[in-house]
Amino acid sequence: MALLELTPTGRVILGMIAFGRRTGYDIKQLVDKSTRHFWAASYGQIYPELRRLEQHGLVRSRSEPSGGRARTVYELTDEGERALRDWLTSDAELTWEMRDEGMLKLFFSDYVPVERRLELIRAMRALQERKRAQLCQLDTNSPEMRPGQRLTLELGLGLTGWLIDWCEETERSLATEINDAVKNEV
Amino acid sequence: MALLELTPTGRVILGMIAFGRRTGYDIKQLVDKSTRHFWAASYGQIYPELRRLEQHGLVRSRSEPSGGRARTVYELTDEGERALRDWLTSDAELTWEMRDEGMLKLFFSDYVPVERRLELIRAMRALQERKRAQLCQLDTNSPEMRPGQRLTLELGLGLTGWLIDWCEETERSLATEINDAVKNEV
DNA sequence: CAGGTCATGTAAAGCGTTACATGATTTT
DNA sequence: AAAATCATGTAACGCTTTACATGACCTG
Repeated sequence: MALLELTPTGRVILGMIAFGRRTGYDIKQLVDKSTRHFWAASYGQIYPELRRLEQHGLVRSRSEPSGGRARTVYELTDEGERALRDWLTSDAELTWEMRDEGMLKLFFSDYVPVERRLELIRAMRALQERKRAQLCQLDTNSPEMRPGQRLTLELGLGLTGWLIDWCEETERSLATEINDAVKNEV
Repeated sequence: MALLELTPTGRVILGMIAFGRRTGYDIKQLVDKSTRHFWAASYGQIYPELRRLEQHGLVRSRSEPSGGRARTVYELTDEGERALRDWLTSDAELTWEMRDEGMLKLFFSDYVPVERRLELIRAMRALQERKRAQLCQLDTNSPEMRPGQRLTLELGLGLTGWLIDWCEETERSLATEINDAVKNEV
């Protein structure tokens, strides 16, 4: 019984339909609302991947139009449940990727005047503040939030919080630095 | 004067050759040593992109074999310098992406027994500890490290440190939770 | 009846890694 | 003499986004 290696988008899809039957549209909404800050997915991936998962027998579809509007609802098969559980409990190396343009600019920031570095860090902070605001809209105390989900939200909030603090601190020390440099010139 | 929008890999290449002439090989080594934790690049991207940047006049190449070994060294042109500076000082929205498989598993972890959640968080911590160990090998006090570069290293170390602390705390509270549950069963 | 949401999908383009191939030079 | 490092490259494959297209239903 050769197990199908789940693709990145396959993982989030299986997880999202594990707790209830979903349409492709539902999945996209759920991802955008809950996992987007650490695991995104687009329609261009979701719809083809759903068909692929069905071909491999991990999900089952049923056509359930609402009125004259086409609607295909997906749910896990036994094999899909097994694949999900296998992935969740496997101890394979976890992937972890980050791409942070702010940090890259910071890395090269000696190439431009110091004032620009300060502006950059302010922009980095602004970005994280927007992210935090998005996360804050999800109510941690909502009863329908599962404990695992709640933990990722708390982790996300803590992380952006830490980043914002770091930016603030660095902004302060850069501001002093720039100030002192001006004084020395006088 | 239509400005060439820098591709992701183009950005890191221009930055890396801004402080000195480099071969494609050099660039890859530098990236792996310094920016990899927030901005990676592979040979499969670097070599084609170098040629593309040259076609657009942002870099200039010179063949400088060392012995019988082919070697092509790249440097910035005036236009490349301008493009780099424009990017570094532009106030366009910063891209920020993260893909964290540990968090995704955590999100769905209510689908498997609680003990698995604890194991998962231990694995997440182990990953961050490996990352931290890599970062620690770069000496923050090294004199040839530029201030901008030093800031990204400090940020990276702080971030992994915070994540490790969060994991430790969560491991403790999960362990207690599991313990209490066992007692209640008795 | 206009604008928003529900719902499905595709095509093209871009981004990126992996795996492989080649060979010289340097270090052990 | 072997192993590591320097150096260049490509082909295949996979992932992802963006932009577009379509149309029904619902709400004010």
